[in-house]
Amino acid sequence: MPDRPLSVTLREVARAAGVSTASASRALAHSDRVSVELRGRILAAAERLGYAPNFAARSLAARRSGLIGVMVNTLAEPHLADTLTALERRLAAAGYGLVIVAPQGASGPSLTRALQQLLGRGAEGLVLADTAHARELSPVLRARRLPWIAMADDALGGELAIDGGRRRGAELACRYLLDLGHRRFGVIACDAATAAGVVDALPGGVVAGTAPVQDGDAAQAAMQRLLDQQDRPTAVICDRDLYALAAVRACLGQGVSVPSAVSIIGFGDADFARRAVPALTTLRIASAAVGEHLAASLLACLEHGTPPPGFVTPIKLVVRESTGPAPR
Amino acid sequence: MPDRPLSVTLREVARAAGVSTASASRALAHSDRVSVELRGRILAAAERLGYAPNFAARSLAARRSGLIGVMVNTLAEPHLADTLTALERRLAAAGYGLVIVAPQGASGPSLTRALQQLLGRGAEGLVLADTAHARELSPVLRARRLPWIAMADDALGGELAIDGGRRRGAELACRYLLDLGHRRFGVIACDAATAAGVVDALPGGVVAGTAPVQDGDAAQAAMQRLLDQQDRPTAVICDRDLYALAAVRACLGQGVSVPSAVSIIGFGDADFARRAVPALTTLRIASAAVGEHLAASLLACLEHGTPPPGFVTPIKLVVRESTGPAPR
DNA sequence: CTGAAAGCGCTTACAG
DNA sequence: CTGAAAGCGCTTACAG
Repeated sequence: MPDRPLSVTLREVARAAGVSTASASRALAHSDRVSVELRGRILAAAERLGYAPNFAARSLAARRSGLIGVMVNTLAEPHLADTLTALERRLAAAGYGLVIVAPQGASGPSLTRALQQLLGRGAEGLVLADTAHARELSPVLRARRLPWIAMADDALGGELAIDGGRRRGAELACRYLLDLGHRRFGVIACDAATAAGVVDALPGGVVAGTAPVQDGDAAQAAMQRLLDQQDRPTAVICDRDLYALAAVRACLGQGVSVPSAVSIIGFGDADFARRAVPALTTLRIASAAVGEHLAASLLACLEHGTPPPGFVTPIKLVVRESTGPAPR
Repeated sequence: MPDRPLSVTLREVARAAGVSTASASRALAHSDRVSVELRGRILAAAERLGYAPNFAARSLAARRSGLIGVMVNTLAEPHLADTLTALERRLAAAGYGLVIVAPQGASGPSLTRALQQLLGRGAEGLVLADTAHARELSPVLRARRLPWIAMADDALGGELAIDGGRRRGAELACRYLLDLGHRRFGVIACDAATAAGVVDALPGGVVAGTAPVQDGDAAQAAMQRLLDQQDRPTAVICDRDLYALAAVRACLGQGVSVPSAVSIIGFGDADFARRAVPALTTLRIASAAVGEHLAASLLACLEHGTPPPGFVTPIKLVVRESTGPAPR
């Protein structure tokens, strides 16, 4: 380890410019509260010395961290990457950084530790990507008066919430398929709530079967079961493109053609959706727009304390090759 | 804003336990440098008051942040999510947090600002996911004596580096295809260097064409061109599963069957690879293992100052339906 | 083993 | 507009 400090401090900049650290600090933060002349000298000195502020010191003194906390279940969730990239960029432009934690499971010590990390780092706002986390933490967050947004379909009792678009997506998909003449539907979804959301969007009595499913294998098996039913569905709605792909594979494996015998629709417009054979009809979400909205909402809360205007996840149906008219 | 502080400080814990803040601090950090009796009182008080340490203050006083910086080009890179999730978990268990930045582009003000963020937050070690970033920053990182790892194929002049496995993957793929009798190869890769790596793994004169490609559309077009050649390849190696899928689609669109006329091999074993029709033969990387290795390496450097033992990315060939014997 | 004290690098009332 | 000073919440030599 070298003896001299690796980084230049404000004090050194101030000395080089022949001013107090107070002025140096002001020149850097509020350029208008210092004369142009001083400011010039200070900025030049900072530049020349390669000054980089120490955020920990700044946090401590200013009582704000400039950090937004993000809690995810896993970063591997489809679309999360795009959303977070957009969030990070928008926040960085406003001078905020991102701390990300990924607790294992929706409760227990790992969750607690993750929250401690975020709180201990002084996060000024939180983004909760996982509904279960949001549900678990909402009381303590409320008590702390910390602005937070859950990326979830339901509003979790009035907090900022961003709707994932699944419900509206379900409506779009159902309307489209009904128009094509389909009357027997299957639903393959991650959880029962989502499946129920789809069922709600359908006229009574038209559902052939629903299957909550956790991975591609389960989705494929679920499709298999749907095909074995006597009153087999002619259209299957999946809440992930991966499940739709698995469903297609199950059909083709049985010699059931897609879309002439069964129409299949996915969710998300993942990168592979348009390149699959048949290319997947799916619901596309503007993930980057979601990230930007998250950022804008949080910033609005932090700066004016006002909750942001409502946001409706941009979503649209992309019709490709995996859907068609109902067989007669 | 409520007047009373939202969070409990060490001083309050110390007072509640009837000890000095020095002892309280020691009880929390080095449990062995304080008597069992005091420790009991202090821990109980901390628990009772719901004490959560202020990391900014801790950073400042201890001159270490407990933070590892991660710089990515985009979080949407395949496998990065799994790698980072594993990295985060392993690091969290060791008491370290993660700061992530995503500068736009490989140089310029955005890169500078991103680095400032990481440095300013006191990152004790860095993970650079993007080769271009690593190349650009390596001099300044070296000067700062900051431990860092690049997730790149080349070692960038001796720093810690983790090989992405592409080169070894290329060898595995080539050997397999050569054994199947293929003699004319196509290569569809993100950049010329990767393509060259594949070509190196092939005996001279067996390459029909290579195409550097940036997205799925380009991959599909590249496959198209390969098919139009008079001496069309019988095997195509792609450096992403998405490109392989696009290549398959191009073939099927021309009535060229896969794998009987053309074998296609991907890279990464993305979630969709096994569900595509035909299911993709591909090279699988253990992304979580990579994340764990990154964490272990950095921790080793931080704790003992010793560079970690070499690491070879676990990679293996997964044979599925998109490859077969060369047509005669 | 324990505590009083100094100090980490900043920001921000408070005077002038 | 500018500066001297206090203080943010911790950790860590330094004495005892």
